[in-house]
Amino acid sequence: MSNIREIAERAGVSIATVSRYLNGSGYVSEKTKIKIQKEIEKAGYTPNALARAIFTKNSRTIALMIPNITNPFFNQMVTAIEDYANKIGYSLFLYNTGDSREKEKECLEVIKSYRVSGIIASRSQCKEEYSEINIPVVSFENHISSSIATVSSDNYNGGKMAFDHLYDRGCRNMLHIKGPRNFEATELRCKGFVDAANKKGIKVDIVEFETDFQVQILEEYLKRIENIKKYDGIFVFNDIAAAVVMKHLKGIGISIPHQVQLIGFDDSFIGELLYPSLTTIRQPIKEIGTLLIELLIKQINREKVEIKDYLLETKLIKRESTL
Amino acid sequence: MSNIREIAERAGVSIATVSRYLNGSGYVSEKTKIKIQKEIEKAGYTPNALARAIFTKNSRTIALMIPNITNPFFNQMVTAIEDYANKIGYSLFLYNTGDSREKEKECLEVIKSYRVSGIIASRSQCKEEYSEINIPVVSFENHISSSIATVSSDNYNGGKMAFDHLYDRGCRNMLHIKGPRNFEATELRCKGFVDAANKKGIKVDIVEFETDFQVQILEEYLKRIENIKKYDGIFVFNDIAAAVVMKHLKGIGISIPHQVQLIGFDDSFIGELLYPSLTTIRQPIKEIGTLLIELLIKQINREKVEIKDYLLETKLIKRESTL
DNA sequence: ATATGATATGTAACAAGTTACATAAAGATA
DNA sequence: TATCTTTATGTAACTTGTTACATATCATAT
Repeated sequence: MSNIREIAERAGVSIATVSRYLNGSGYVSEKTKIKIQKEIEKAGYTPNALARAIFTKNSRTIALMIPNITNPFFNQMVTAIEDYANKIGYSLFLYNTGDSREKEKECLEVIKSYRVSGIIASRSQCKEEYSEINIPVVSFENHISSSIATVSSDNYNGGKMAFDHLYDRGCRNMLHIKGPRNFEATELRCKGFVDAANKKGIKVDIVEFETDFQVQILEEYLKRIENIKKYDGIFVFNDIAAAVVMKHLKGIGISIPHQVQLIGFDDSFIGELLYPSLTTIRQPIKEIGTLLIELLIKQINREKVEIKDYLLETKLIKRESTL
Repeated sequence: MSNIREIAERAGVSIATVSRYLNGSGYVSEKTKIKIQKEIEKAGYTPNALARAIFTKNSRTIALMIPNITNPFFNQMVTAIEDYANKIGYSLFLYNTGDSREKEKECLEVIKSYRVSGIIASRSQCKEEYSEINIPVVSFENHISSSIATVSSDNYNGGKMAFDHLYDRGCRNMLHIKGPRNFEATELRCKGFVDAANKKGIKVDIVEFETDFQVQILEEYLKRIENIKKYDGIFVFNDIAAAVVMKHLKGIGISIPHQVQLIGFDDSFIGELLYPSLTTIRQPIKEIGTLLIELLIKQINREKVEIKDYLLETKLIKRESTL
């Protein structure tokens, strides 16, 4: 790959002039512009963004850390972020942390070395590791520190809505299948559900799953639940797990929603494709992704950003798995 | 962020010594190593990978272009590639092309500027655009040029297996719902299906869809199919579309597999969660991802790689949507 | 005592770009 | 015509790291 010196030499100008032409900064005469452009095309030259980044101290890259792209929720988030980044000329580094603190730490080291302009963390398991970084960071769901903004949807209210919906449809003997402990969202969904139940003087059962998305493991957990038939309403922490629950219930001859009503969380595309289709709590995924990157870009551009919890509204989507 | 000069000064050595320490190259005394390490920790210094990349001409980054991460097939591919890349210390740039030639071209420009070590293209719509690039490239599904290796699963045989399976289960009046035209895989799946039908002297109908994954648009297309009830077997180009077909059929009171048998393609996780679960043609996604990056890394390391079609075996997964 | 090899470190050139500053020419204004 | 402003270009220093080469020290072998 040729470099700016080569182009300058061939065009018979200095590298400063070529640089000015490339950046549209300073003065370059029309004649010179044409000469330079010709040589650039002849050589198939593309400016080296790495060299540029070293000097300008802005690589125009964003590191996106997610637990697992395979999760429909996260891949929709990635899509929204990629889309936005692309439009404003930023590139995305993708890192799968697999919900592992160790892996997240390792990623962070690599991310630092690439001098990314900003970091989007999601469901972060690290805290102090971020304190030494002087790169703008925004976080999805889990809180990192008091100097990092957190975006999430209103999980607490989501849990509350799930309970109220099931209650309104006549359920009095409910189960909540709770997600893994290290997700803050999990706790809030559960708390919202339980608080709403208490308000009505109803006792609900809670079972905790330690995986969020691996179908086979979810199935294993399900088998351990004793006498699942006794419940008339089940609120599951995400749609994939809800789909697995649905399949399990069908497998033991339980009809949904007549015997058991089922409600998921996220509003993944899968909910619509299930039979019966799944009532769920919608998270505004696209808005979450967009807000995350907007907040990040503002910080990168040194605009003022309020460091706080950004809570986006959840919404109940009524489908066929509830009456 | 501090730099190597600062560390060198603080540790009272030259930058060359610090560089040697960081790279584990050349001699550095134990005493000096300790001094340097102390200063690195004190300053929270991480070497600048961009500067390193300029000199070594290897950024240890890979650009991954995919049509759409939202597609479960592609996100599993990304997972396999990310996993491998991570293990060998490479970082991934992610670009969503949205199956648009224009967007792919734009991405390519950005990718070139970042001097990535290699490119993984998938379902590429470009040809000559790659000829000027002197960066290793591997392609998934669509062919780019005679100098670029292509990895895909055996779509032709997949189509053939789909027909044979439906035929063996008694179907004689079959429909193939074909994917978008610009996917080479689409044509091969169709051809395999049709060729197998011809061999048995059976005529099959073909309907072409122009989207692969947007549920609402898929539903629109479905509504246009006249008298879908007359078929006793439907082979759909992917599992998501098959799920939509299944839902549509259920909606108009058709029982699967008794009235219509259904077979998908890919073996997405969704197939297992449907009711009835979906018979499908499995693509070895993980193997595809791994082979793609293995071939790429070999080329990056200037090892010999055969430039040819790498065809991975497809496999029929029998579930409940066929008899 | 001298030569040889291993260890340790520094200097300076290199990779690719950006930009402050200097300079020069052309055009505009007094 | 003299001066000022605008336009156009170049020089050189700067961003961060790597490495070839030079040099120095020390231990061992002859």
